[in-house]
Parts: sequence; C-alpha cells; structure tokens
Amino acid sequence: MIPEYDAKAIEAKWQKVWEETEAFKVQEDESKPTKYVLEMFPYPSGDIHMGHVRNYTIGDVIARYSKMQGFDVLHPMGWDAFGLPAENAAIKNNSHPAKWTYANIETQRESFKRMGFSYDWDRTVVACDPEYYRWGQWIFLQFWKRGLVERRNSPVNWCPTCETVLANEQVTEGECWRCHSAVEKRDLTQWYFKITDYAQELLDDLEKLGGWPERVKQMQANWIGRSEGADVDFMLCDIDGNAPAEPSELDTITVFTTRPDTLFGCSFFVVSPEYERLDYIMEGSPFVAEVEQLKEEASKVSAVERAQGNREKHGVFTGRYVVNPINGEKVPVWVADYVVADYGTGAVMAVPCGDQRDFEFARKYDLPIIPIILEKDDPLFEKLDGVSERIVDTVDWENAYEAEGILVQSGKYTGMTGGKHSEAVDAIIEELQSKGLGHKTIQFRLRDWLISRQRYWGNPIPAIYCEHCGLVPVPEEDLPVLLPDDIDLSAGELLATHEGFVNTTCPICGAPAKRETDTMDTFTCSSWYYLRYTDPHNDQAPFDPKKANRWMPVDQYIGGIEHAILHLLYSRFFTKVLRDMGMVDFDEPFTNLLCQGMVKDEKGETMSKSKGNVIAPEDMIARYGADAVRAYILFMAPPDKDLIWDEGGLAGLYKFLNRVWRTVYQLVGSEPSESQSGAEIASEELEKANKALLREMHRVIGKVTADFGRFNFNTAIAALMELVNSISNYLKVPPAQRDADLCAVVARNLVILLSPIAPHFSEELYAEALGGEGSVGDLEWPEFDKALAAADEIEIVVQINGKIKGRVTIPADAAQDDVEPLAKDMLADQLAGKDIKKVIFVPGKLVNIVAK
RNA sequence: GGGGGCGUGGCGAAACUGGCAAACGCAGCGGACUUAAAAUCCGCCAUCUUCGGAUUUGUGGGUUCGAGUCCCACCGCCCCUACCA
Repeated sequence: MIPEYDAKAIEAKWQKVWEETEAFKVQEDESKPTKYVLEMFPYPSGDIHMGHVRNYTIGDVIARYSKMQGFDVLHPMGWDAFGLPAENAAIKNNSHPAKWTYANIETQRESFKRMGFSYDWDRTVVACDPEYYRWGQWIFLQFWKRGLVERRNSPVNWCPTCETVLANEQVTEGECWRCHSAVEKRDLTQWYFKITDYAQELLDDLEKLGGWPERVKQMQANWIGRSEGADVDFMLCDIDGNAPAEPSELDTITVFTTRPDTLFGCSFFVVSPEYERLDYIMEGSPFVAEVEQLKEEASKVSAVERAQGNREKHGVFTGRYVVNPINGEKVPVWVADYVVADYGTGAVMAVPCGDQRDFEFARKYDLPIIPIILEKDDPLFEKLDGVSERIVDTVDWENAYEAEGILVQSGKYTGMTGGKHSEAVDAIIEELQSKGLGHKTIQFRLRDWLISRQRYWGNPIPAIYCEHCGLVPVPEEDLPVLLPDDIDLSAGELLATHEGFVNTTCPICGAPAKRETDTMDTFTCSSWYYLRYTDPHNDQAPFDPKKANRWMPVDQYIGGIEHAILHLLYSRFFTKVLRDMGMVDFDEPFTNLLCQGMVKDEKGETMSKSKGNVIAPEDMIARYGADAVRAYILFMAPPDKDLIWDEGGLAGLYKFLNRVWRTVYQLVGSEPSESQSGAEIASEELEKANKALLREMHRVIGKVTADFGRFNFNTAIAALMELVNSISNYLKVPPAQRDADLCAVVARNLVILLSPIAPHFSEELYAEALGGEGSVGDLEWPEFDKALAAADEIEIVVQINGKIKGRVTIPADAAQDDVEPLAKDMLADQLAGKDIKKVIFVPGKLVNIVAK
C-alpha cells in the first residue's frame, strides 16, 4: 500500500527535524567556496504576504541548490524593524512600538518556518535591537569623522501626515512614499549624509554590475543624473539698473547651463521663488509686493501638482537687472515658478530661442526672443544677411529650437555649430573662463541624503548640543544611545519632550547639555545589515572585516524593484564609504541582483488590504501545504515577471506532487501502476523502454540544472513534469519485468531534483520510499551526463525554401552527405523540374533544400 | 517631455546563440473505474479545411535559404522619472 501524501504532517515533521539537527547552520568551512544568497529583509508589518512568499521561495531554492552543489552557503534572515507603522500602531493601541514589532516578527518567523525556508536563525539581525543599532550609530560617527555628515538649513520635503522630513528618494510624484500624502516644502535645519561626494563613482560603478537588471541600473543612472555644462556668473546691477563697476561676490548670481553656446540669446533671467538670495535681490525694489504674492502662491501649489509637469508658468519681474557676461547686455531678472530651487543654482539664464520652457514663458509675458541658433536651411538666414541691427522676436516660431544648429547673431561665434556638445560650447566656456566669469562644471541631480527624522521609533542620532562646546558627537564608548522605553506616544510624547532622554551632560566639558532628538532614516539600518549577517554577534565592532570579506559581496540578492533606487543606492554608498574606511575590500555590495515580479490577484490588480483581495499564505499552506505553494509560485511565471494568482493552478501543482508521490512509490515498489495493462511485453520493447527512461532522466538532469542556473524555475518544473510523464509511460511495463536498478536511480534523482522546490516532500520520499539516510539537502546534486542524454536516432525536418515538407529519422551523428540524398529522394515529386541552388543542413535540426 | 520594458491559443506560459511555434500546466470536452460523486487513469484541445493541405506570434515593410527571435516605421499596453536649465 502506498501511504497517503499528508502535506501537513510531513511538513511539521521535517521542520522539527531541521530545527533539531540545525540543518541550515552556516558551516564556515574554509575548504568550500562560499555562496551568499540574500533576500531583502522584510518590514514586520503583520504577517507575511504572497510577495514575501515569492521573494523568499526564490531565494530558498537558490540557497538549497547551491548547498547541494558544494558551496558553503550563507542564507540569513532578519527584520527591518524601525519605522513609522510600528509607531502609528503603538499610538493607536496605546502601546509601545517594540511590542507590536516583536509580535509581528514572531508571527513572520513562524510563517517562514512553515514555508520551510532554510535560514540560519542563529544569525538573525533585528534592526531595532540595541545590539544592532549601536553599530549603526558607530558607523554614523565614522561618517562624521570623515566629513560625510552635515547639519544644514535648506528647503526640505515635509510629510504632514508622518510629521517628519523625507529624503528626496522618498518622494514620488510629490507624494510621501509611505502614506502618499502630498509633500510640503519647508525650510529646516537637518542632518545629511553627503552621498553626492560619491555621485561620480556611484554612476561609474554601475558598469561593474553585470549581474544587475539593465533597467535598475538605468533608473539609478537617471536618478544620479549627471549633466555636463558650465557655471556662468551674471552680475547684479544696482537698484537704478547700472552695471557694477567692480564685480562683487555678493552681487554675483551664478547659473548652471548645459547650453553656454546659447548665451547670446539670453533675453531675461529667472530665479526660483525659493531662491536663497531672493530677499537680497528684492531690497529696495518697488516690486516686493508682487514677488511676495508669487512666492505665496508657489508655496501653495502642491508638489503633486508641480510634478504634473507642463503646468502654466507664472512669473513676475523683480525690478532688477543682471549683466550677461558674454556681451555685457543688461537683462531683466524675473521670479518664476518653473525654476526649481533644488537643481543647479536655483537660477537660470533664459534663452527662449533654444529652450522650450523659456520660450513659453517669453511668449506669455511678451519678453524678447532672440534667434541665435538655427537649423541649416532656416529661411531666417536670408533676413539676417547684411543686417547690422539685431533681429529680435521670431513671431512665426511655434517652438524653441533645441537641436543642434548654426549660431547666428552671436558675435564672433556666429557661424559656429551650436548644440549640447558642440564646438561653440567649448569656445564660449573658454572665453568665460579667461574673464573669470565662468567655468566648465558637472551637475548631478542626486541630492545629499537627508537622514534625520522627527520620530521616536528609529535609531537615535548620537549627537549632543552643549552651550559651551557646540555640537558634539557622542563618544564611541558611550554607545549605544538607547531609545527610552518609558514613552507615552499616544499622549503625544516625543523624544524631544522626554526629559530623561534629552538632558545629558557634555562629554567634553561636563556641563549640562541636550541630546539630539532626531532619529535616523530607517534606510540607514538597511544600508549595512547584509554585512552584519557575516558576523552577527560581534560586540566589539559592527563586523569583523575578515568575515565580511570572506562572504561578501552578496552573490545573489533578491528583492522587489521598488528598491531600485532607495535601498540599493544607499547600500552602494555605504559600501563605498566602508571601503574607504578600510573595513571592506570590495566596491559593490551585491554582485547579482534579481528583482522578482509582483503577485497580483485574478484580475491582475495588486493585492492590498483596502481592496480586500489579499490571498493569505497561511490559508494556502493549510489547504495545499507549503511545498505545493512553493512549487506553484515558481511554476506559474518566470521570477522577474508579475504573477497572476490562480488557485486552480495551485491545486494543479498539489496534484502534481501527489502524482510524483505515487510514481516514486510505484518505481521502487512492486505495485502495478494505474496505467498498466498487466500483459508481459517483448524483451526488445523492454530494452527500448529502459533505454528511453535512462535517456530521459539524463536529459531532465541537464535541463533542470541549466534552468536553475538561469532562475528559470518554471521550465525546470515543466521538465520534471515531463520526466514524471515518461516514468508513467515506463510503468506500463509489468513490475516483474522492470529494471530495478534503473527504477531506483530514476526515483532517487527525481526526488533530489525536486528537493530545492519541495523540500519537505522530498525529505519524506527520500527517507520513507527510498530508505535514504540523512537529509536530501546534504546529498550531492546529480551530475549531468551529456552522452547518456543523447538519443541514437533523431527526427529532423525536411524543408524546401524554408517550408516544412516532411520529416526523416536519421542516426544522431549523420552527416549532410548521408541526409541529403534521403531528403531529395523523399521530395522527388516536389523537386521535379526545379533547379536546386543549395542545400542547408543544420545537424540535429533540419535539412533545407533551396530550389527554384 | 525623457528613460526602460512588453505584445504568442479561452487563461498562465514555452521556444538558450535566427532553425519543427504553442513544451508544461490551468480551464474545457470525451472515455475508463464507481451504485454515484470525488480522487485516479486514458484520450482530444491555435484557426480554417473540399481532409490533399492552408493560415497563424499587435500592424505594415525589410534583411535571410529560413524571422516569435534581427532592422525600420506604426498601433496598443505597462513601469520608472520629470518644468533638471
């Protein structure tokens, strides 16, 4: 009797065995090559969802497979445990964020165990654990020492719902990444990590990341946003509009431009409403009221609206003028909302002829448009010929001319080629440089990383304000700065109002002093956790460089595309700084990156609690078992594509496991199969069947191995299904006639090949049906024998002019000379009267007769 | 506006460097077993067909002996990003 496949009992049994035998403990075996398989650690917001299941199943298969291939595998798991949801839950439940966080961690940990994930639980990293965040503070202090920490005042993104500032990367389309509230601009003094110091390297090293998806690299490159151009100095005229005799620093207004070649076409000048020196410009101007009103209106326009693009542009004249450094011309200074404060210098030279935005603005406010760059055959050339006076305003234009062209009305540069990277750009920069009024420069879109948050549940910034000594770092020996437990968040208490936390003494002079009460962005925690896993219990340092260097960089990182910029960029930055500190000897943290697709509902919509379309993993485990869930999620789509949930498909994989179960028992037992007729078969036929099964087994070993290497788990499972179909076919042979040795080896290999996908199931079959010792996970991966997988005879296609006309069966090693006559013979009718031009023979595939 | 990706049966998908399109599965249909159902097993399942074949990978063109795959144009969908000077 074949026992029933009882997924629930089997899974519980093997999870217990794995735990007791510490099956997934990292071996730290120096004789083996290492493989670090890492999935992005989760935020403990309630129980896991299908996205987690998919992410971690993919990682688990890679980890288990790597172990069977002889690697010393590091496959850890932890929690990104600081952050607002915990704090909000605590406020709502009149509780403490730690309570909520740790309860959710336990729930998730149990779910992970029920999924059978092969984590070394000994290495768990929990970001809100002082043992961990202590070293986050230590790293902060090292960054500070290296000049990579700055506290400064500037316009920042403020989320009114989360009541905290946000980093640029955490604002998408003008909304807060977490709560989707419209983000406001505020002028505040905040803490920054100077990630821009690494902008160039972060961009350049994308080239080293051959194992990353192209689109992720592209997104990072766009985010870093390097543009080459020039800084150009314009001089502010005095209030009466007279050009300054002596250029003074105070009256120098610098712009960044990628098009210095169009400088002769500058007919006005624009600063953003938030421009830092706008008040200085407005001193004594009669237009203060108008400018104030524009500023007011601009501040009201939400970032969301601003992000819509192509908005109607608004501006007012400041009453002031600046001098164009290339021709000494005076141009009016405007304030307009289409210039943003946080790119370039917050001021632009407006060239309506060569820039669409300036063009639209000029049309609206009736400002001059000076044609200075034209397409080769522009009719305007004729008009300009022999005219000494400058022609202004090209009324018949509908758009600016932004492409490459020929300069006109541009002094000695007239006739030169202009455009983004043209000779005119270099020539004009040279002139500006010689006059001391400009120079070549590179502008990045990347801003410094604003890391301070006005929230309790985060890693405290280790800094102290002393009346006498100023801003003082907390000494390393005083770390960690602990978050106080006794805080009543629901009563509105903050770190800033917690006297026991705020009041301290100055580490330098000993006088009473105040602590910094901002905490660090949670993304600082996730920027180095992967290093901590290599040495998770170290209480002398964040990690031992020797251990980190042995395991790192992560060989395979797996996570969602939503971190394409945020987490992945920050982690790259941290790694580079730690390298410069001598803590690690590599430049990039993640060698290979796999971004898995989303799990969507039947209608193709994202699952969310608010839509009520969430499929709970625990329900599915209860109904079909974790192994079926794992197999299903791998089978239904390649890992990087979105997966449409279909419970019928899951039931199908459950049926497949049942079928494997019966098949394996039938292979090694003496029971007849369902498809067997009972009649003896001829020995010739038997031999053929034996041969075919052996060949099929080897073909599938090769296919599954190759597919695992490419993460094509869906086709690997399809190949295993084909093997099972072939076995079913073989089982038509009566039990007494079967080749027992062949059956045993096929059964064994089938179980091994399936084990990374359905581990509990495979363990049970290996132990109970095959009588195996130990764990399947400790076995070696079967070797692929190409010779045994090859067929002796194959069927190839015969074509005329690429159209299939028939098929012939030939020996696998047949040469063209053998095949050609066969083919011609076969198609003699159709070739009659035709002239054979040539014959193309693709071994193992086809023979194509080109005839006319 | 800029960048990236995708388009194959009723559905999820396969087809590695151009070489038998639709493997594998879901749904469906027919049969066996059963008193019956479930489960299981066997078979059919792109479209049209005068049963010889013919047509088919969003549309139109091109390169090639041969194109789902490469090139050009267009249509449609998705994702990212954005008054970036």
